Amino acid sequence: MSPDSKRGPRADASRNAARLVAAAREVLAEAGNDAAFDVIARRAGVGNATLYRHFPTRADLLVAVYADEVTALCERGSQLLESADPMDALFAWLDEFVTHVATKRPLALAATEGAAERRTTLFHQWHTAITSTAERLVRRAQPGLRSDVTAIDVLTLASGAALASDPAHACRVVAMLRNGIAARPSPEH
Amino acid sequence: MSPDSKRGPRADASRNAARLVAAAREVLAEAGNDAAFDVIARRAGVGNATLYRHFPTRADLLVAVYADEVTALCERGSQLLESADPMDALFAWLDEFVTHVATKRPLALAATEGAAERRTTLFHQWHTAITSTAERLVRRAQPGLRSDVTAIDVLTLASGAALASDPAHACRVVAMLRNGIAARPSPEH
DNA sequence: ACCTGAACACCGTTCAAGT
DNA sequence: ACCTGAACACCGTTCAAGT
Repeated sequence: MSPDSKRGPRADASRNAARLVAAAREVLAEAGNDAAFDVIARRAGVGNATLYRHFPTRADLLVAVYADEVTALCERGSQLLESADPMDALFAWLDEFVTHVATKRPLALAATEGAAERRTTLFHQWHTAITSTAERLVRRAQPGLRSDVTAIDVLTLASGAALASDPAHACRVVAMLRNGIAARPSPEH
Repeated sequence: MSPDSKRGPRADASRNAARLVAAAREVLAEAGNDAAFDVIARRAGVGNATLYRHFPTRADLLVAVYADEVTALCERGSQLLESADPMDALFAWLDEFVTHVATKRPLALAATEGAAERRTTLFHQWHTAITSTAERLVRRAQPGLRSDVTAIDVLTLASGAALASDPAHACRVVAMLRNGIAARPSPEH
């Protein structure tokens, strides 16, 4: 009977979710990426179990916190699809991707070590958003790439470099990939 | 006055260390790489604090457990230094290195994310053993490599690939590096 | 000197009770 | 339906007391 009987799966609870994300953003910035859940819940002014209800796993919360950054990264990828040189576009995006990963290490690690069970809807959305962006960029650059190179290969190398070193070094090392995956590598540099 | 007054910094304690390493090897194989310290200590038949005395950090214990494998890996590197093709030697070793890292993820992660404070003597020995092996292989292959490629670059990419994916995929992806770091990449394949 | 194991602190997770 | 916060279990770390 009430106006939001069937259509409103959320009442004031969505406010809690937003508050939790905002609090998480603050706490993560202050106390580092592995801050305690209790602290975040208290900061948001809700019970700790409410946090679990909205974000079953830590990765989910991180996805929510960094959602804006991720969509920005994907939009940047779309922009680069319009640029002149497909190869330049791919590697320009990879540079941004690397710095993105470097500051979200736990999220990137969850993507690799996390078993399939732990992968929730929210996490999956984040993962496919990035891989699909990479796939479009790789597909456009495909004529200039070795035929056996996939988007997954490129993402693996780039994120791996980001995980294994500091951002600056990761970018330097990603540049080396260019010859490695090119169909006809330029002889020098 | 006793025979081991000055020369014997260890009495029966070295036995405990050996027992701890053996127990850790067992428990890690059974319960995974992040098994609880208490369980390991109990298995070894010693108090938990004794474990901390011998191995202040988890990385130290892992280094001790995998010490044999690491020296084998480094000896394999030395053997490969005698082989005919320096480039083949380097990448043959990298393949073994990648599978090594893939099964010691926490150790590899400690090497990247661990702050400088946490790096103990034992940990440092392990780290330099591997990097020095890589450096010798890279130095011998240097004429075939781009002049700006360092051993650290190669290790970063290889261990990164190992961290970001399964061993098989990591090997596949390391093969792509070959053109990326070669001075004059072969035009095809 | 070296070891013991209890004690402490912390954190992720769950659950009965509220509204 | 949704939330609360106390309770539980677990684990890393420390420390006073033993030998």
